[in-house]
Amino acid sequence: MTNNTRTDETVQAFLEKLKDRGLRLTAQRETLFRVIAEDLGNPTSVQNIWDRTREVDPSIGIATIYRTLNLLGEMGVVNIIYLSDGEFRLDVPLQKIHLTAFCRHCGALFPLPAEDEKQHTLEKWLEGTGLELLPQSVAVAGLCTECREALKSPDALPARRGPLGQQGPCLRRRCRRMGRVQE
Amino acid sequence: MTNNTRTDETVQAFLEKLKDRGLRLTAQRETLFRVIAEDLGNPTSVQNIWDRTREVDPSIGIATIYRTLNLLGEMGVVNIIYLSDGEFRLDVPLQKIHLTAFCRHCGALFPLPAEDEKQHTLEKWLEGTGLELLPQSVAVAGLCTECREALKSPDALPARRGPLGQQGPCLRRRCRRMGRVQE
DNA sequence: CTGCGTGCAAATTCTTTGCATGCCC
DNA sequence: GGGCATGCAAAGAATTTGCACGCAG
Repeated sequence: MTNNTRTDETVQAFLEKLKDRGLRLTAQRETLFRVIAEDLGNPTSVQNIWDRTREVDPSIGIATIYRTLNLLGEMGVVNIIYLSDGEFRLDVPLQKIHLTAFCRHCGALFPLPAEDEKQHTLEKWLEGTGLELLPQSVAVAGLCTECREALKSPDALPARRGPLGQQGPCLRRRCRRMGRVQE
Repeated sequence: MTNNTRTDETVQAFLEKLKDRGLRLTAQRETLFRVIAEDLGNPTSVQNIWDRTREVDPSIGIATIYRTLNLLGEMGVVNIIYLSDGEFRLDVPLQKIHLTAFCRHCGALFPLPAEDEKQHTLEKWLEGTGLELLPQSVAVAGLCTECREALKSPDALPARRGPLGQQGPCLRRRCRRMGRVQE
């Protein structure tokens, strides 16, 4: 699982972008990005990523995880889609829209096919605004068949992973000092 | 601005749902929900909501804001769309999709018209999955004309409110103990 | 060499919770 | 009255940052 072509390409692309921006290629960055690249598109969390990273390099600190994740985001190398309960999904923008449906009750993911067509539709929707569609991941919530069944009673309890309760890794704020090219 | 019909209706609907679930109608809950209802769809934050709430009732505690916001989410009365930098947008699900476009660079919002048609499109997209589309707000990122201009140089700095750096109010976790009807 | 990036730990910020009290039903 | 909801303050989580050091360029 550590070495399929797709993963390598993704890691390569990342390293390249680092170089382009005059940033340093460190072992930690490569390790972390490989871990991420191996599990693109699946629900994950900062903890989970950190854990898997430490299996390769036990010395890596959590601060580096946050810093690098922030860096990746700032560089536009990954997109984040928040699921809920502190989990999120990372995607590499392929210059395309990545649309995913998920069940708001059980959290199951349903990747949707034919992304190209959907991209065009979205572009059309944006036409009036002057916006140019960016590569990104869009998540659409639904209720899957099973959960619909389970929720038949009008007053069924809300989902364990409720409509609210979404939370992201909070990769943000004012740390944007690091990793800047010439101002 | 405190008393338009639309707002009142929204507040009413909320109070009703509270009653339906056997929860109590308190002054704080009404105040808070009115504040929210008055500013639906605009970028906001927990702080901002708390501030505006205290203008009406200075004694209200921030814990109540969090508790009530969580409650609203659990009850499905509001949807949250995370923007970035700790801001989010609250929407009342109108049994419809609420689609908004925003500029990832400057954060400007572009509401999209003709929601009905878009809802149908999304429903069609979900067809294979067995999912039933839920009322929700979906945000699509783009680059507005001006920012596109400003970013012409290939190595322009990333947005102040970067692609990452999204963070929500984190209304979540295990407080889901409160406000339950009969188990 | 130079200084960027790292690990570590402390600091911050954000959110939730325990408890005593007040108020809705 | 009885118990849910609140305010307050303290606890807990999650994330960021200061600092000294090591390594990439």
